[in-house]
Amino acid sequence: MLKLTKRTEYGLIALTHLAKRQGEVVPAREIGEQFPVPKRLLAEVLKDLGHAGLVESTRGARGGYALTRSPESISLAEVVSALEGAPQVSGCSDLGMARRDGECDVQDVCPIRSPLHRLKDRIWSLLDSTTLGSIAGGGATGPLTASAAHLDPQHR
Amino acid sequence: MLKLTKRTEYGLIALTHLAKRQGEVVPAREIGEQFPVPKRLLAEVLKDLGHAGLVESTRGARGGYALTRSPESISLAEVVSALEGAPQVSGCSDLGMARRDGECDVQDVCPIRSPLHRLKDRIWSLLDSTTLGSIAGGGATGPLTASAAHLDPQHR
DNA sequence: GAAAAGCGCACTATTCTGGTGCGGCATTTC
DNA sequence: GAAATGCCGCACCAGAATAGTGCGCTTTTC
Repeated sequence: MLKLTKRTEYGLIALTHLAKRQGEVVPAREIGEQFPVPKRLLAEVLKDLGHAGLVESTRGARGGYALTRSPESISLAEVVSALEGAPQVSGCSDLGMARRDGECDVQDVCPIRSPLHRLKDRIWSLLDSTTLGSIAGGGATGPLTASAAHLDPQHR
Repeated sequence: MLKLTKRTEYGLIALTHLAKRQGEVVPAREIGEQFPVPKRLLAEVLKDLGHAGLVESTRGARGGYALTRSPESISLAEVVSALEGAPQVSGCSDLGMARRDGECDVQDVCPIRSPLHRLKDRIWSLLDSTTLGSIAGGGATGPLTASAAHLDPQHR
């Protein structure tokens, strides 16, 4: 339901923390102490971020993690992609991608594939234009300052 | 992971179908026949849409469903909201809302709440500006530009 | 070599989603 | 008024995804 996973949340928390300490190598433990995040899970997330090349890990007693790039050059899209895999707004996969049989139940006559695909791109580019720097800095989430949502989101 | 549920997909399929038959009362069975959608689930979805006031249900032998408004005045945000509940980009609930204890693990010092909240608004407003009309028409996902092409021409 | 820190694999639990069954009610047609 | 058609509501099941944990191994510093 259009929601980021905990993994991504934790990842962002970690990344913002790292962003504030650019150049330094900070151990996962420190992050785990500052924020009430399951340390074990945090390690898992950090590992994935390392695997995606967003952070660099140093082993050993003085080891820890550090950003590989500047916060401004790291997009939310990259983080999400690293932690959750590529986003899919609908069950239908991307048009250009190979598709296993039956992946999209309404494949042949699906009247909403194309529009949803386009929507996905929109959301994706939104994530893509949101940098870690803007999140860590507490500034605007992106280029344009968002207009508030009209509807008041309330639970069912 | 930023993905719409099947419920929403089915709902959109149904709504686009209804959009093509404005004014008419079309039974759920017909939709279920046209698209390989579990009829039972479709009924469930239609019920929710009716409950949300997006469609009007007529009971009886000649019963069925019909849109209550023009496709252009129905936003994707409404549909998603009706079918999945309000979107939450992060686990942290909205700033203004009452919060149950422990709902957000990193509540007090969470460095990403505000930015993510802003991001949620952005995505939400994107959904809000996407009308059923634009989806049903096969045109752009955005507010306007309702070009004619019905179904997506290229497949697999 | 002990302590600190990351790495890797596997495993459990909880929640969400997709999907179904059945009985009941309302309305129209014949 | 009975039958057919169609919606309504509740409960239920199964599979997948998410959240979280255990444990042992390797690497580096001191």
